[in-house]
Amino acid sequence: MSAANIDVRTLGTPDQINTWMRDVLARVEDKWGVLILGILSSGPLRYAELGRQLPDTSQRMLTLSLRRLERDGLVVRTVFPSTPPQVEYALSPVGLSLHLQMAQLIGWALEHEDYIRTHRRSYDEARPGGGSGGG
Amino acid sequence: MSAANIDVRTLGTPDQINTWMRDVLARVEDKWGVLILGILSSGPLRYAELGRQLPDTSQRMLTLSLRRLERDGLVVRTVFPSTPPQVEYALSPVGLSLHLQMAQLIGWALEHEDYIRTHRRSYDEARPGGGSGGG
DNA sequence: CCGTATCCTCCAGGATACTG
DNA sequence: CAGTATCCTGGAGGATACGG
Repeated sequence: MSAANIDVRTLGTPDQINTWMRDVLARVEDKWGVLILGILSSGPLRYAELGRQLPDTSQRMLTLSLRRLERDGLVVRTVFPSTPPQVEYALSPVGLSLHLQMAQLIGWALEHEDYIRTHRRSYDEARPGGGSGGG
Repeated sequence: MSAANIDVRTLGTPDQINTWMRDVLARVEDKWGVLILGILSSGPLRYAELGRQLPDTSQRMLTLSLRRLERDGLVVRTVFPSTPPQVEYALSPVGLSLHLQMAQLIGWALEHEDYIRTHRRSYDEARPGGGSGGG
């Protein structure tokens, strides 16, 4: 599909979008989701190694994020009944396709980083006191 | 741009992504951002009309979202010094390009809605008590 | 090694009331 | 009409401790 000229509103009512799509995005945007997809995109990893690559994650959040991604079928969890126990996380094909979409969005963000930073600065300069906020 | 085979980690350190990109996405994902971009994508609107198309928004949030989008140069605010005052919001070219990206993401979400719903259901059925959550 | 349980903090965002 | 100002709540997510 040539999604280039999609109008959001042809995709459903605002409410449908604000429900379903935010629901989907929330999963990937639950602070660690995008990162997990990104890291897994170059190959399966075990729990601890994943944790090592996401140094600021609490185990709680890592597990939670992983469970959600697994529940949605974006990530596949495989347990190898060895000693000590070994668990591997991998992207599913659909998970990979989402990662590809996200990569485009990240690409957009990076392409326009300068524009946005510059615009923010001039906006802030024009309004005393209204500053702070962005990075 | 062939962003199709971008690896997230070639785009910067995880931290950079987790800082800047989430910063950008937050703006569009601050609950009403995507919707605002979507609605404005078919033409400029005035404040009240925008509010009417986003029935569940508080004025506070509408204003806040609009200000952020404006600050980043994604939305252009034009004041017509008439009586009563008239303010028009429109997408900037960069805002439009972000909307196009988001539209692709929405397209993805809609394409895979069935897959995800199904997967969730079977996941939940396999785990008593772990249910609820999704739509 | 691979998680789960519990407690606590912080702030996005809603309700409501007011103004130029 | 086009916002501001203020108060308040829910829940995402961090810290920490424990279990299989």
